[in-house]
Amino acid sequence: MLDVTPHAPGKDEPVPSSAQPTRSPSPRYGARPTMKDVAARAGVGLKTVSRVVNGEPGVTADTERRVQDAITALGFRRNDSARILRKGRTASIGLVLEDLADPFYAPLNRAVEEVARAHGALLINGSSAEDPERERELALAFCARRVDGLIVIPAGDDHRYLEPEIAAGIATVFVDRPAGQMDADAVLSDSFGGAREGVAHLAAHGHRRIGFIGDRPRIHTAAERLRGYRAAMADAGLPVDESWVSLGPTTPERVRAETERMLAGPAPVTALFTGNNRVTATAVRVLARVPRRVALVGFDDLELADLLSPAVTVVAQDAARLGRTAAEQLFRRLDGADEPPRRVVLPTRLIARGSGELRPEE
Amino acid sequence: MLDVTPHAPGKDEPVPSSAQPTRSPSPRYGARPTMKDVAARAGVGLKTVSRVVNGEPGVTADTERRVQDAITALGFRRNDSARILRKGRTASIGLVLEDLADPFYAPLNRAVEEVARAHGALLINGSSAEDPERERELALAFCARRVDGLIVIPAGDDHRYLEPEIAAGIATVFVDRPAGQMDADAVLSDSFGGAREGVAHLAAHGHRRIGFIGDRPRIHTAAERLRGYRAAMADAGLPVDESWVSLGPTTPERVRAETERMLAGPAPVTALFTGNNRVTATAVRVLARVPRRVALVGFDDLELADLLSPAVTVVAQDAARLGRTAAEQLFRRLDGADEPPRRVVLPTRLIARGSGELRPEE
DNA sequence: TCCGGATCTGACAACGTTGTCTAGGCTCTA
DNA sequence: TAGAGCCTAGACAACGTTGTCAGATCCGGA
Repeated sequence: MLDVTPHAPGKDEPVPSSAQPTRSPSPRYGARPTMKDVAARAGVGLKTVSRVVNGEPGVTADTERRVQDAITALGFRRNDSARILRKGRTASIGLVLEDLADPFYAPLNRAVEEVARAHGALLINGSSAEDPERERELALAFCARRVDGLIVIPAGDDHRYLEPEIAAGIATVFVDRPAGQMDADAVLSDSFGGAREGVAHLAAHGHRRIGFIGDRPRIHTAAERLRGYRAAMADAGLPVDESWVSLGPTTPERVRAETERMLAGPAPVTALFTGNNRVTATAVRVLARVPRRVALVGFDDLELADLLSPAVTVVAQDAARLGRTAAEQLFRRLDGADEPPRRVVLPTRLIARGSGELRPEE
Repeated sequence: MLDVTPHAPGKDEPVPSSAQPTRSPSPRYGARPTMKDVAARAGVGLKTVSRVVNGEPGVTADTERRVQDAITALGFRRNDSARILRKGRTASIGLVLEDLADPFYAPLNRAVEEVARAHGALLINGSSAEDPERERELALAFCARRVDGLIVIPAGDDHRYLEPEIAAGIATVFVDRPAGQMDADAVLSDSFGGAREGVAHLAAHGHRRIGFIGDRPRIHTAAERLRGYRAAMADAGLPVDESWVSLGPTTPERVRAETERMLAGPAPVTALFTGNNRVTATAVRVLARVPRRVALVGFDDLELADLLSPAVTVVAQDAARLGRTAAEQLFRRLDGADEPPRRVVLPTRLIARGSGELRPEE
């Protein structure tokens, strides 16, 4: 491990001639130059290099140029780990989400990134895969890296493990679902109201037997949406047969089976309310193969939903706004806002496209 | 800035009673306990705490318990910045992608994350938004954090700025597109072959005037796909009218306008090959409003593409495999593999669903 | 009783950076 | 010409951790 790898560090400086004779001071492979090396090469003090690197004032143009030359010649890049250790602040925030690949969370992720960028912070993120233990691991790993703040889409329902971290100064905002067993900032969509509106929409079109397929009841949004369903049914004076309600994992297999079950029997449901984008996608697939026309309203919008036939009526959340709001709240905290924990609830929007306006066939 | 915030650090240890009387040793807000503090409280040496924290051997059960108690009592968490500084390795990799929110890159992102996790590494990622300058900023920011390795989806076409970093030991793998102006590991999809196959499919169904709408020619995949289009046309003995070819930004506005342009006039195209998922989505929207039946094959699969009518025929890439392959290659490098740069090209798969099998209407 | 060796423990330096403090040279004014 | 004041520059300590090394303790066997 002491490979000699010259590799001329020719850089972008469009300086005229004097192509320095590549007398690389034998930078061992993997051993990066430090400010000390730069200082030695430029014939200046360590601190002067620091000043140049950070654009601090108090360096003459001539000295600065010497330092810059040494920097490019050596291929120096400041070691942010050391900087972070020294300064205490990391200029980075962590985002724990459920699944990086879930199309619903992607715009949220991106929105958080944009806000972070605007504040000069780097984003570190990771997927909990709906596993509380993994959520915890990730969040604590971020804390060990001393992120300045944390945005969490909860997978678990007990977040007291974060209390020491929060007490130690790591600002934390929960998004999409509230924190479990503790009081903290949270930015949510109106799951209850949205589901209620969606189900009411179906009831208004004459449906009396409406099915509900959602995520596991442990998940706050799933429970809230079910509550919205029940409220809408009650509002419409409709009884709920418990065989019309199904909560559980959102795997295609389960959703498919449950959908088919609800459509079978002597008194099948004539309409379906699906609790999130994954459920809706599977339900659409099942319904496409069923001769009967079954009405459908789904929570969360889908790409291309407008192009299906019938086009899918949805209760849309603004995922990007969710992320933006949470990130802004986080940076407000980082800037010292000292208000009590806030809970923001963003409205949902019913987008009628056709599938929710089908009338029951009897 | 010396707020007193007691906040008992009660932890998860399910110890029987003795709810410690919350005598938090007044941890100043924002000032985290260090190993020194833990050592002082446990009455042991600094290094012993380090041993316990890292599970190193050579500590008696009794001493270990004392240290553990102090750790939970103080809410200590190891500062990874300091650890990284000391150890040199960060156990993290960086991923520069085009857009966190693009559904095509989401599975790639997730696959990289899973591989990183399997290797005990953390993933830091960010969106370049197709801006070469931003790609550079991000990649160098990751380097400053001393990631062990870097996976880049190139936005720019000159990556020599990474040479000093690579020389300094940061393993780098490019994915989806090759590096510009330098030789490096790359994992790609067979854009040329895929486009050729897709266009040949259209030609085989009797189309002679086939349009091509793709991304900006600066982007390697866009250029390759266009090359595939031309090859397929030549193979089929079909002339190409340059008005059937359009490369540029993939904004809905431009794609809409170009699609409409190609469908107008005396000799409109009867089939369309779209160069990526965003273009396809917009084209589908436009075609849905056109009375004439226009055949369509798109590069990249779309969620719900199978449910449209006609269902959309696509040339699918395996984005997850792209990510997995790249990440595995990266870790192979990190484990010391010293082969010359490798370029891996993954096959694409034509999925015929209907829209590509429409015959030309005349 | 004493010694060799194994086991446990802690003092100390180092990682690369930044904040503080002081020295030296210069200019400007009285 | 002396003194005050400014500007540039560098020495040094500190951030929190880990690797090295050496000291302390305890065991069994001679």
